Amino acid sequence: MTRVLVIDDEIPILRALKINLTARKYEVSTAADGASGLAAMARERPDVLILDLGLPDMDGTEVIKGVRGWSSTPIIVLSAWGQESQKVAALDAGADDYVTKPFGMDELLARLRAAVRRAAPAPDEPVVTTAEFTVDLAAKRVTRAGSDVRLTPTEWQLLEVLARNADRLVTQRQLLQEVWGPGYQNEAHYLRVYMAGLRRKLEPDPSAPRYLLTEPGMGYRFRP
Amino acid sequence: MTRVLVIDDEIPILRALKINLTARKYEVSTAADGASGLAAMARERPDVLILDLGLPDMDGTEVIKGVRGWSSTPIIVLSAWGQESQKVAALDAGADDYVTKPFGMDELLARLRAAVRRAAPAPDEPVVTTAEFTVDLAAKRVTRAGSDVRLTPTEWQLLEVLARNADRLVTQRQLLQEVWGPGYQNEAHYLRVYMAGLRRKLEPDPSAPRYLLTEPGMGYRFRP
DNA sequence: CGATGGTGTTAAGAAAGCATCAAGATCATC
DNA sequence: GATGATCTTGATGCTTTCTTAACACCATCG
Repeated sequence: MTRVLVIDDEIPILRALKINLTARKYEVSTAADGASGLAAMARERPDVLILDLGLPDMDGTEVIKGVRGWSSTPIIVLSAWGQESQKVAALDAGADDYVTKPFGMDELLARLRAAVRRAAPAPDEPVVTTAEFTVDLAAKRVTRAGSDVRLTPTEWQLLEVLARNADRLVTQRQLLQEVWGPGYQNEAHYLRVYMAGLRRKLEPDPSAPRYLLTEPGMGYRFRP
Repeated sequence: MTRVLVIDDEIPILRALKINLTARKYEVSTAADGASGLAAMARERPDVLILDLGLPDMDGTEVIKGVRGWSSTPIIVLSAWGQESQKVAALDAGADDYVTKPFGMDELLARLRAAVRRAAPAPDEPVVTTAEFTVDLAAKRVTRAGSDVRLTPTEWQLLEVLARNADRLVTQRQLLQEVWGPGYQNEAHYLRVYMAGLRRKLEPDPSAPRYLLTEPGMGYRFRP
């Protein structure tokens, strides 16, 4: 049974989540502020954490950092509409995904399932597959329709970061940091140029991407 | 019973690993810095080494080189998020795999199993064949069209590394490291000279290589 | 309806990387 | 110590990749 910890200071939301998730056979525990949330996290070792960014006692990113110091438990962030910069900061701090309030229970459940699935033990052979192409991290090789796809070093690095974080939203800052290094965090147009290149080489219809998805204002997501 | 040595200066992580691994029937010993880690490595001859890159007394790659000088024990590296260059350096130095902190115990266990499994049977396929020539790793011989091909020692070493990693992209750093040793990692020029030599001796059309392929900016790949 | 901000696309010059040839230095061998 | 093979180093022309800029597009918003 999957255990979920919800940290949120709004009692109605807390109640609604508890009822809905319990009905779906999740085991739910709750906390109403950051401090007791961190304590519950350490005590109960849940399989997923759902975290509201607007807590009374501490900043959401602080909670995320507090958790990420010792655990890789998936974190799904809840944020009010318009808190764009907060969401980016949360993802940069190590959150896995976000849902904007008000949210539909279906969407939350979908993201929850994805997060749990992702947390499953990493595959031994680092090969990520889609219906269209496969990425072999070890051999540094991309195959599409039986033949190799030629990637430039930068294209490869970009794809590698996305593939290692498959299904997960990776912020532009993260990508720029990992591929170009520190000091390039504002060169977002590099991403556009190289994402275009990857899509041209990998997507069946580059103008309607199915695997290399844009999350406007946030970053990109690779969906195998 | 598989024996694991953990070198990490963070006591909580050390404790957590010891508890978790012992519960999974591993025999665990620990060290808190590089120097005593190397000593423990020599003394206890574990089956796997788990090494944190952020040690107080020495650089992680130094520890890896210290081990690789006399042992091929699998090494799994722990590194904080974002230390991409460190990870690359560690892999170049001879690490087998890496896990990014914070990590899930499941992931670490999977990588541990994979590392042990890889290390146990080392059934090297001693002959690699292409349509044009064959490479006998055991006999150190290359045959083309029925007769032996004469290779210089350096040419052979280069071909050997490529053949052992057939189909895999081998980085220039790795090739320089394995053939010329540490300290030559910037002499990419050597590679070009010797790759030219190999192609002249092995490729049907050296100016349009079919087996010894260049991946610009990254390295070379031997495709049997 | 035009302005704005984020995104996708394309192209061209600049920069980096590669292949090749050849000559000097070094090494092993006799 | 002379010889031949091998390794190192430099120079040249060529190819690939990176960077940058310009422009089209779309949604949002005043």
